[in-house]
Amino acid sequence: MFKIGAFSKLSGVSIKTLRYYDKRGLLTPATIDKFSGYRYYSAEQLLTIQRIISLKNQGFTLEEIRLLLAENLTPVDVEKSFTLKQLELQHSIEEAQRQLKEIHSGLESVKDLDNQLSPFSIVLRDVKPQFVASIRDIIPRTHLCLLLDEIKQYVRLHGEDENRPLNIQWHNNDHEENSIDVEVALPIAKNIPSSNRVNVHIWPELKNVASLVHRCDPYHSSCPALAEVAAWISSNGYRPSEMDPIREIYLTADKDLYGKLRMAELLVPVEHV
Amino acid sequence: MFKIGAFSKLSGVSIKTLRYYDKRGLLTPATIDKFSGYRYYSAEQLLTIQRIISLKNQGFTLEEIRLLLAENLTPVDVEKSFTLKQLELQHSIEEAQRQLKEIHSGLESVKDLDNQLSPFSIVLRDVKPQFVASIRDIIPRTHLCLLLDEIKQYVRLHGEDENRPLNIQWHNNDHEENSIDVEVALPIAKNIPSSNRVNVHIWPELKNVASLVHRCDPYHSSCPALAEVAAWISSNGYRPSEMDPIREIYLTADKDLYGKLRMAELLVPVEHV
DNA sequence: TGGACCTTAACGCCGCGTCATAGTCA
DNA sequence: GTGACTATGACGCGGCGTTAAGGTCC
Repeated sequence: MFKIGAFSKLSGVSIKTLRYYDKRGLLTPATIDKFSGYRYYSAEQLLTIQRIISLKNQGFTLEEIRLLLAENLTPVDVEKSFTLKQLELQHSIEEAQRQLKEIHSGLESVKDLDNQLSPFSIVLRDVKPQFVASIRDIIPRTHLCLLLDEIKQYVRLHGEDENRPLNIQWHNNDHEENSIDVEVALPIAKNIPSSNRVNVHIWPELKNVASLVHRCDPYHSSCPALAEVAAWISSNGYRPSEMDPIREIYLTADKDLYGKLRMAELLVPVEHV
Repeated sequence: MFKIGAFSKLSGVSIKTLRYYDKRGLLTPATIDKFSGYRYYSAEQLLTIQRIISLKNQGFTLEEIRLLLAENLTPVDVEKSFTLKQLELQHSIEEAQRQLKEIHSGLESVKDLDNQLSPFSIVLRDVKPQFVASIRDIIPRTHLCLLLDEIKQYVRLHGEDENRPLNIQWHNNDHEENSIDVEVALPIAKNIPSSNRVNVHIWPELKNVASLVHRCDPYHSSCPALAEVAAWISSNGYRPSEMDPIREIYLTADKDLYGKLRMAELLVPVEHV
């Protein structure tokens, strides 16, 4: 029988850890002195502690190990746990590799920063479903402002706040040159009627959307943000989703929009390569 | 300006997290109402929160992010942090891959278990340096027991506990057939004199030793443990170290050793392939 | 006025390391 | 009796989630 210090040296496990394992029910000493409370471990328990260390090295948590040490466990159960843990480890490796990709492209950006580019931060996120009033139309690009005014007016007339974030979705269907297939939408709090122009409905949830918050003029045709996002998407192992349209959200509401830079979020749905 | 709920929806970050970031000094709201304590965030702060999310996705901790958001930071500093984090991530990937290897070989063992093999647990560990009295000699294998008795007697005569774990080191130098180059050692607590046979000295620390606790007869020439350890070593991407000898530690001290199975630890120093 | 929002504060998770204080063994 | 060992207990770490108890806004 070994006192905790000797057992600690033999096993290479710290005293504090041994006491913790006792508390957690992983390795109860063979005997405990009733008077002094001293823990005494048997030589056989070195088998158990080695088993515990081994399972820990295989990535199991203490609770999982506790269950794996139970006696009424069939080899099939153990095999299941191992296979499960294997999958878990593979996922965590993939996750770390994803982080590595992002670090890499981030490192490139930092180097570009020396060359006076702005510090964009692009993240992958989900967008919750939302209740919106929207108008979709194919119009000349220059008429976009009219569409925005139209939806704002409609929402205002039905007693809703017109100053909520304005959403624009760019559908890329085939259409005439210099025209755009665009849907402008405003989130609304309560149900209001649709009209033949305005569709009041729920925008579905978007999963895996590359997002870039930046300053942008909603009436200006092109913005460097899109190119930045495109570069990020490909260098992080994604590609733009063919299914879902690109969305822009204008977060600051000014009376006089035209020609002013506004805080905007550019959303590009993506999928894995 | 957005209240915390609106800012949470826009950014996709939970309210609780935003409050936590405030507390940690990562993102202090643009204004805080003095009376109500309500937090109000500006649209520009969406840039910051996106930056935070991005850095989090790159694997930085909140404290690291806090430092990275400081204003007096040069791009060179940022580049350094990124490179450092890159290395960190690579290490964590390697660690997970090591776990995966161990899981894999563990899975094989579990399957063998169905075929009635015993459940060995092999771990990689370090062995602390220790003060020992030892005898090294080249002897016929059958004379090992004499050597053991000799060292025990010597230690006992010098007032030390002879029942401490007995160590045997198997040197694999060239020597006569059926002979072994072996060093038997007993740990001692205080300095005792050496003799022409007995060497009292410090056994150096061993790093990266494959360890298997098992039952074994010290006088029996071969034990399946060695084969098990050898298999584990190669399937986990190591190889036996040429430099350091194999060591066995006998943990249980019986009066009558011969022919009895004893708790033993087999130590095989390894190095990376 | 009600209900949807907001506030702070406390505890839980994991796997121990690190004190602090006090009892036990050789 | 002295010094090496052992015991219990509390707090800390990171990154929040989860109640709980209570103010604020429209």
